[in-house]
Amino acid sequence: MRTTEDYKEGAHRLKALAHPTRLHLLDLIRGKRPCVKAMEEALGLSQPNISQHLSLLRNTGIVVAERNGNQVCYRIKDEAVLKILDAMK
Amino acid sequence: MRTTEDYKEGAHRLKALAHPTRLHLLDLIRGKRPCVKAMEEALGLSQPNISQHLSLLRNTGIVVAERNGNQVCYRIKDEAVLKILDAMK
DNA sequence: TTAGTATATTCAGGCATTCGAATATTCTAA
DNA sequence: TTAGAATATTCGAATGCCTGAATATACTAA
Repeated sequence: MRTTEDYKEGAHRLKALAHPTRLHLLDLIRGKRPCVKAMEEALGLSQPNISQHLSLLRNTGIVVAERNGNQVCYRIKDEAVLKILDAMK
Repeated sequence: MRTTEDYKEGAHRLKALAHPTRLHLLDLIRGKRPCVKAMEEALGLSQPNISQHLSLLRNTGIVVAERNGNQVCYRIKDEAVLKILDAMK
């Protein structure tokens, strides 16, 4: 039996995943460990928009950023979300 | 490689799960096949609020309702969401 | 039919998300 | 130190989500 707090936290994590752009970003990130520019080109969206979504994923603890000189690369931090991503078909 | 439409659809499904009340309801529904009254008492929320969340789960194709005389019982329709629920620890 | 129980829907206000536009920051190279 | 590339942040408008309140519907029992 789960507690109310569990459900709140689970919902919070799911909400962070529940956007087409973020799902796409996570697919890219889990494969390579791309920098923002690469993701921007892959998705064809504006740089600020990509950065906003990455910021949300960072703040939820799902990914982490690593600066390499001029650019910033992302990788999965919370490996548990991979299970969720795999679970959805 | 997934298509944009895949991501949109996946996000839509995740969004339907991404609420503490709905996660709790789904836990109840997957166990027994409770009627609304039972869920209302289990969660301690108002009947209209419960019905609203159930309505959303119905419209997303995640659960189905079955009327038994006076009352309406729910069960899981989209078995795939069980994998997602299990995946989140 | 009427009363009562169980469930669903609608509506309105408040709060959260999303995106584009503008701007800020951080680094490299010259 | 200045210019330029890469990334991040902030702001405002539009849209969407959530809830309570009120009401509607469906069924049962008398």
